[in-house]
Amino acid sequence: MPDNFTKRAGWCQGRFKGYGYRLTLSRQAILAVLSRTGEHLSAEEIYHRVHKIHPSSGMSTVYRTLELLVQLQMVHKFDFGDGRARYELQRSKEDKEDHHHHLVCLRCQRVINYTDFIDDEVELLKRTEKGLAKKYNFKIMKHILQFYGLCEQCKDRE
Amino acid sequence: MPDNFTKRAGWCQGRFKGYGYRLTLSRQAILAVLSRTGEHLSAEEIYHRVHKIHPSSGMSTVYRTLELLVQLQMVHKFDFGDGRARYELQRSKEDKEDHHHHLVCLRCQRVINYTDFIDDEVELLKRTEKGLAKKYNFKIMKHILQFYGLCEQCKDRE
DNA sequence: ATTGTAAATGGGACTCATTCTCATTAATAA
DNA sequence: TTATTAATGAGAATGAGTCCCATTTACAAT
Repeated sequence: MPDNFTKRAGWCQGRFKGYGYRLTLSRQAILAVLSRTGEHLSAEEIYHRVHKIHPSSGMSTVYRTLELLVQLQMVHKFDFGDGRARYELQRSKEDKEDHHHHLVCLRCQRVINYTDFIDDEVELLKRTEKGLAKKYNFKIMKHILQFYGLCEQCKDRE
Repeated sequence: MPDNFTKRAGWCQGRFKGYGYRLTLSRQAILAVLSRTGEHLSAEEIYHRVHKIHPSSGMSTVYRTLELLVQLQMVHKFDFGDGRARYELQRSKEDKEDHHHHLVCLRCQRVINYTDFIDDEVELLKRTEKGLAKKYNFKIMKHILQFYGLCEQCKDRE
């Protein structure tokens, strides 16, 4: 029985080919790295991990592939304010468990995924989106909700 | 009778000096530019406008002053995903009118400030902050809530 | 008003994430 | 197996933001 991340990687690969893109070794490696982590990796971190699997992959390919995956909505790109983008694989849409928002430590950059209050949040956000879409004649495609502060370890220091 | 932006600039200057910082010509120019606009200017745009008032001001000073103002919580720094920071003067805390969130067009980068639904949003966010702070022992200092999509003009094009 | 002095400046060099270019390679269909 | 064209890798280029340091300036004390 395949484990979760293998399944996930397989799903990604299928989806990727379904769009007519070639499934190269570099792309497989990038998908593998993203599938097997729960962290919010930067392009550079992804590059390093990919490099271990497939040493000939270059940075450009990592950036290009990530951009493509973001376009295909298979990956989310975040900015947590530290000057580099972070990437996270989109788990399946149906998986309610997976929908989360972020809590970011301004000092140590740690990011916590939280799912508490998500239902209330999502409900309000949907309502707001609907209202805004109507009032401003805007087609709303995504939202960002993040909380920033000091984590347990950092808030007592200094 | 001074107009609104003159009052605002005066208030800023007073506040600035109150913190013990020197009120240089460059800083006055930067505050003037920020006071008299409702836009979300980038550092470069601010630099250009400052240059008209006080041509000898340099980019470094603009960046340094903006950073200082952000620290003093007199200016908010935003990232709307176009690779450059945007700055907005904090209007007085008491002015409820002023509290707004953003609606960002992914194509033309236009940013709309909206105040609709703000009360509901703020209430939910406060509740969520309290819950998160307790559960994760986090000291929450700020949040970001932004909606992204296509504006009236852009959504029908292409 | 004049002066002393520490804060602030300007401008250019620098950093570093990301994008671009282009000759080469490799995935896929035929 | 081969043709074709997407994709690649290496390194150059870009561009926002930061740093450095000799010079200037705000402002308190005189």
